[in-house]
Amino acid sequence: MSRIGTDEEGAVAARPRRGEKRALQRQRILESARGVFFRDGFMAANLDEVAQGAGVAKGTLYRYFENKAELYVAVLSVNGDAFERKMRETIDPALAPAEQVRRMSRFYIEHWTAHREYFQIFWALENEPVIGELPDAVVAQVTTLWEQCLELLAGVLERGVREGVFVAHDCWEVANILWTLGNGLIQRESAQAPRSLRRNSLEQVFEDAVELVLRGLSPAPARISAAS
Amino acid sequence: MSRIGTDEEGAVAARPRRGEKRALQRQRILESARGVFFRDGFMAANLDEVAQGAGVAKGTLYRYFENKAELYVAVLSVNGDAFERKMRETIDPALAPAEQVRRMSRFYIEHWTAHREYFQIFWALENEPVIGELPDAVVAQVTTLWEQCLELLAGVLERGVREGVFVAHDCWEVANILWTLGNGLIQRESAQAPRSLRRNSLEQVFEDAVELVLRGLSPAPARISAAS
Amino acid sequence: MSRIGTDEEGAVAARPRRGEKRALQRQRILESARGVFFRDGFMAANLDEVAQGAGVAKGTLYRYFENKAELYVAVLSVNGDAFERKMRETIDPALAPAEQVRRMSRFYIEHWTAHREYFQIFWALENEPVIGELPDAVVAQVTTLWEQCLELLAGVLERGVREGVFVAHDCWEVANILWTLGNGLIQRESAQAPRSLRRNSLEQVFEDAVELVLRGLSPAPARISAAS
Amino acid sequence: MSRIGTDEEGAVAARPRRGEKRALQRQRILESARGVFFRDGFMAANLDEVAQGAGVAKGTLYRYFENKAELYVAVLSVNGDAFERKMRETIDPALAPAEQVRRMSRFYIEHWTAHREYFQIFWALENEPVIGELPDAVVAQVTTLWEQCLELLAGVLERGVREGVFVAHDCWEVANILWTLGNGLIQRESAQAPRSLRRNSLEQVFEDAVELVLRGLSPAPARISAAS
DNA sequence: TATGAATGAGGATTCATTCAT
DNA sequence: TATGAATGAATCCTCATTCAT
Repeated sequence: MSRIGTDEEGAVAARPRRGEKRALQRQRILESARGVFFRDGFMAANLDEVAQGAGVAKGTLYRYFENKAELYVAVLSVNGDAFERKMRETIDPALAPAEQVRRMSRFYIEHWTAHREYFQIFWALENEPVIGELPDAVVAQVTTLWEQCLELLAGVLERGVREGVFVAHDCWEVANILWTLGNGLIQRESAQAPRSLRRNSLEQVFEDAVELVLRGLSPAPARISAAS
Repeated sequence: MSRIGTDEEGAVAARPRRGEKRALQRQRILESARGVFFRDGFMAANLDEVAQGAGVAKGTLYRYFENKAELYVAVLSVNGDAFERKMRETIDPALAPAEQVRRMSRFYIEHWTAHREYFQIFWALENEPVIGELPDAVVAQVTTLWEQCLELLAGVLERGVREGVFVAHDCWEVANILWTLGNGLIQRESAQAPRSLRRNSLEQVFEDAVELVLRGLSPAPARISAAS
Repeated sequence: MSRIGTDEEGAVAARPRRGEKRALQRQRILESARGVFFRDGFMAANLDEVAQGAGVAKGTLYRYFENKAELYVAVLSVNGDAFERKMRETIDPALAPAEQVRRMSRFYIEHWTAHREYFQIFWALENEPVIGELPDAVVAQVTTLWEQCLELLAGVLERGVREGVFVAHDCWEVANILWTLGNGLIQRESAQAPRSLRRNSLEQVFEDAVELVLRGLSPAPARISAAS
Repeated sequence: MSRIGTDEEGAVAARPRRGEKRALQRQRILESARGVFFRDGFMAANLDEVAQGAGVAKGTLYRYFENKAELYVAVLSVNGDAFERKMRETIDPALAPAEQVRRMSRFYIEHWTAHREYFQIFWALENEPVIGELPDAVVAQVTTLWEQCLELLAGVLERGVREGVFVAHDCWEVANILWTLGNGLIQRESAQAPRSLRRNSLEQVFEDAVELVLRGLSPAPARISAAS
């Protein structure tokens, strides 16, 4: 504030503008909330703790988010868009469809490893009864994200069918099956289910599952399994 | 209970024994609790409502169960045990392993259709992040049920491998995959996810998914698909 | 409790029955609430204080009343019925209508003097915007009470008109006017309006007001004023 | 404000003076505040809404008024002063006292019809038990307004007594009675009391009430009623 | 044994007011 | 002077659990 003369482009980092500051604080709150929500669950999460963790007063939370549910939703929403974009980039048109599917599944796992908490968004719809009615906008958003991902996967499968490397199937349905599979495995991992239920590593199970399905899709799986 | 030495078979019809009366009430409480717990989740469930539904006073609950968590565990136990037993009965040793898998999956769907609420038990663990930490006893209970079911399925698969109708696999893992798949599909249906995400009927998708995996397991799936 | 043998009719006072105890506690809460509500107003009233004043825990309040508004309403409702009955008893058919009106007005004042707080019920409807929507049942109850009182007064006036001691008027309307007058004066007194606005005693003003109106109703008021 | 020495008369049209601008903003705030205060009452009124309605930031309110109470006082002052002034103008010295009273009552009704909200000021004191303690300054303000209006009415009545068209009375008291009557009727109308309690129109009741009282004041009312 | 009244800690939310920019 | 972000005290209400009867 005192070094007014330097307040030029170069000084942006030194003195953030109004909007930036607000965005930063919002970020701080979201981060704190993420930690608390993902540790304690929606219902048991305590906004006092969220505020404390973010270094703001309790009332401040309500300047950024209408209420607990909105905050939760905001936490879930972060990065949803980024995810879909990145997954799309994963698909290299030069690769064989089966390989594309493998890539997507690997990306899914890796992304989850790096951003575990964010994935709860995919289960938001399933958990709606617990969170309470989600705002329509959120339902729409999550649904859209999910659809986009399924569409992406279905597209790959369709290409495989067209090229004759997969036997004919309802590709949207198969995409759903694969997606459900991946989601289910990750959700279980995410929830830290007892180890006795997760004897193999997530990566291992996921890969095997994909191979199993790919083999089921293959016109002459015997050869594939011979190759592997 | 100790005082009445004559309280034997003969008196059953006329006046139920002490123990029976007590067992009956316990049953009533469990039934009421099941409805409430499965509708609202563990944390949001309200014992007032449970008591009312069972037609007893709130204090009475505590004569049958230590506390809320114990009651939840008991609910899960009852349903889980029954489920596992029935599923076990589903397996006709005379059938081919692939058919056994189909039977189990069909039973799973049917049972869910008839007793939707019961199934929340399978998601109790996955939902933990949302509903909050579950009591240890609950986790143990649910884990055991899962293990039993997985073991059952894995057993069938292993027999298939031994008999050469399935290619070699980590059967426990494959059981997990199948189970995850079924669970995930049902959970989504259960949560009334937007219809745009559920274009085909649950039964259809489930059956196709199982066939897909079976085909992946088959040494020469082409023939299977030819046969079907 | 120890003197069980004496627990007969005569001992009722010594050991109140279940219901009596409950009623007693309800009474205690209502009394405490009345004090707080009438001192601080509905909005500023603090339920903590009400609980403390009643010697019960905060949560206990909610076992007797749904919420703050219900409690307020209950406070207002007490004795409404008793009031109407007593006012009816005031009317001695042997008296002249003018005297009956005077008696009623005197009763109104006296009753208010003795049970000041209870009278807020007559203003509950006017204050609805502040209290928030009153339950329908309460609106109905207050309306009924008011109607009964007006009907009573209108009846007296009608008799006066029939007997020729009052000039013809819409008696219900005149009853309303008298009632509004009395209510307004008492409300102002009740609210402890600044003394500079209440130079004469309530009794004085009330009596003069009634005489003024009676004179207005009289076919030959000059004589009345001569008599007085 | 100090820098602009040329800020004189000449610049008025082109650019309002500093002071005018400030006065204008004050006005805007007062208007917004009036709406909110009169709709929700002092305690429930929300300064956020006031600021928004005035198109200023919340903090700005505090540059014009010390605090919520001061703002409320200011609102009451503005309206009260205007009302009292207009009512004073209503009194045409050439008219007979009875007619003056009728004019005032008519003005009262009309003014209420046109500016319903303004009138809450007259009930501020009576509502105190419900809305909670009012700041001293507010009480003083409202009291003064009442006194002025009563004084006005009492003056008219006194002239009537002096001129012999009204029988001797404590004129201040009679003014109070009339005022209470009018206020009470309007308050009930204002609060939308159930229609069963308001069978005749406000105007009708009000007029009849005034005539009733005037007849009561008249030395030989019989003649008046004969004339009407 | 059954009851249900009582408890009281706990948590979400509101809003007048302050103050750095 | 105007802003609006931040504050944090205040308060209503919930509900698992206890315990006297």
